[in-house]
Amino acid sequence: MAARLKDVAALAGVSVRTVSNVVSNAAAVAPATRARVMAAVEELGYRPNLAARNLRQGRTGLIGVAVPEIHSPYFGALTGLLIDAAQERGWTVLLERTGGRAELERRLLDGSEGHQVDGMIISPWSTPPAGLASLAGGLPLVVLGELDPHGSIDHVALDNVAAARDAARHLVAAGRRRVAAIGLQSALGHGTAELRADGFRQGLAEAGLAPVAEVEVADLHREEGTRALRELLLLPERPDAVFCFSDELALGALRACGEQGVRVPEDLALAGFDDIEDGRFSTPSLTTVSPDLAQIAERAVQCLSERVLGRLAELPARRIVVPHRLLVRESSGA
Amino acid sequence: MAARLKDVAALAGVSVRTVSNVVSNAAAVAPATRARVMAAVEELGYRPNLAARNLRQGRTGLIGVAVPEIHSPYFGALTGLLIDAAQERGWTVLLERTGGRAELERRLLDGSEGHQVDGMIISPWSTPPAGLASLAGGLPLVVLGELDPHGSIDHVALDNVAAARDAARHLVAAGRRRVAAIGLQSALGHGTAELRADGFRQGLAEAGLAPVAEVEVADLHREEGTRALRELLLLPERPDAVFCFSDELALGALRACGEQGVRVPEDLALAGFDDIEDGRFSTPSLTTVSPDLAQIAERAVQCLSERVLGRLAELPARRIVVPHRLLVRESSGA
DNA sequence: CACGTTGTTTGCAACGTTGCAATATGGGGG
DNA sequence: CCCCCATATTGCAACGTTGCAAACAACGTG
Repeated sequence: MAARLKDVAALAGVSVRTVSNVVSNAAAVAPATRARVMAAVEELGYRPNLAARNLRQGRTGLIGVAVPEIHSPYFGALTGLLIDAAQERGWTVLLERTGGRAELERRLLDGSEGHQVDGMIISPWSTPPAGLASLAGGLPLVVLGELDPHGSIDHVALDNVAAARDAARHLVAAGRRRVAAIGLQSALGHGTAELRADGFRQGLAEAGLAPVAEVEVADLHREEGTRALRELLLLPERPDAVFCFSDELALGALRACGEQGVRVPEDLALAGFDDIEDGRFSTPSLTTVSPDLAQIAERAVQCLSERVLGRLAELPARRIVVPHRLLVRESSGA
Repeated sequence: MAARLKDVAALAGVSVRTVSNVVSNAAAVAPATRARVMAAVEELGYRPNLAARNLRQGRTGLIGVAVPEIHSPYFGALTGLLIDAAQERGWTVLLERTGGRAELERRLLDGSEGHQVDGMIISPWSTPPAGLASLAGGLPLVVLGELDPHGSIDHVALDNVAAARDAARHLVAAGRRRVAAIGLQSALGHGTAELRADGFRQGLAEAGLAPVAEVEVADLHREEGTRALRELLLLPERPDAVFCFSDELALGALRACGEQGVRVPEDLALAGFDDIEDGRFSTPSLTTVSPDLAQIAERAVQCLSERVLGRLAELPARRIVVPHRLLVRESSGA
């Protein structure tokens, strides 16, 4: 059915090996021969069989990208950029959704689940960074989203502590004194939420303040933001500012404010984290910490690419910090 | 490095072929032998080499899903569900973003771009349905999102005409008389927008009304919604209701209303299309047409699966219509 | 004119798996 | 007790490609 090297070779009157040299640019081929082969390729509509190529070369050209979910604005944007960055380097991305389940994260890494990939970019949720390296067992791996100070794997992330501190400083500078946070996840016992909480407290402490409340959440989606804000409004002393660890939480909180007649930013200042598109179009628009997602994607793919191609084989783990910016918009009373 | 059938066979003291039979359940194997082989598999951590398997079987186990973009709420949700549905049937999804570019859609279909896949689910943007079949050239294909009445390919979609008619009827029933639409795309000359415009006009015509305005857009995102609504507010006779062909357009429009002091739904009723999550949490929450995305994904994968496995080979193209519901929420003055 | 050199082209084997067909094993019926 | 059949296991070849090393041609040099 589909044309093979053999068919092209027969038509062009050369050996199979020469056709292979032409299509994969492996060795020097005389211009006249090349032209003849290309014509035959064109005529037969030849496409290399990747399964065979992969089998022979021991590489699949696929890299796995494992994220907790792809339908959320944040991960949707991130995976889109990862796909772009990978394509630019000739890789194809195989997207895996972990749903935050530790079991699935494990199975993806140890290879018992999913297709064969040459390497993996993972945004872990349930698995502590320390455990990832051993699980991967030789599979090149790049971890996104949290910085493990002592890890032995490549990491790409922003400085969560500094970013949260910036947000807290901003709320204080805007004259707020009763500041709360939404988004802690002590059940996980590690990871991004911890870091943001630390930074948040530091930012307040610099002004001699302490959080008036810190609300735990089950996930970072809107529902939880709505629920958490309602909870905050029941406090004897209502906060006048809330820092949410994600924009989705903040948008959920904004919804709760609307329901309860709390004016934003007059009665309550809101800040989020992630700079998702919805936050630019909400009313009021959302103050947020904006990570440089494009750079995260770019660096992650580059780093993984080098590992897979074996160049970095012996180098120690890299810890790549990408910049972030605080975008002050209407929700914090610009 | 990685264990192969040969290694497992040596350890278990059986032939390579028997190990293959065990791991792929191809033929009957005596319980005792099976146990011995499984033990060896376990000990060596054997994983089948998919490249080899694919080469031998001529199938990759991959299905391509090509959508214009994955970071938008609508396509993000859809692709997530497609991945689920595929996984359930043992397929792995390879996600491709076309960006709505006809050239890329073409290259994906004719196989010159991307990895090898056994079949493809495509949500076309620039390529008219009629052209898809010839491009695919034998590659099993399922088209999402628009119904081509005369096509020769499998389609899965909702009834766009009926859905838009429902929305228009609802606005009229809510007492609105000056109804406009946002979201036409006459540049494409075909497709979803046309169908929704038809249904919209039908719904108004039933009440003896005609659209007071129909605004063209370049895409279905928020910016365009904002721009389009500003445009509508400049009309001598302002509309009292607007039907947007996507929720993102509607949310952009909502933002414009906030900026201009237009109260929703008091001054202006808004309805959208897609039922994205943001619309549930906006203030006011968004009235919308909710397609049964889970069913779209389920049916699409099922249909493609049958084509790939050759069962439907000779059957004519199927046209699958999935149900939708109109969700009336705050933005249309429930 | 013989010889080394460079540049092109080729044949063979192997990557790890499974389809096919043939061979071993065990059990029941004649 | 022998033969046949069903069940279990095996060997061989092939899927389409590329690494390797050898063969070949053309050319300039001593």
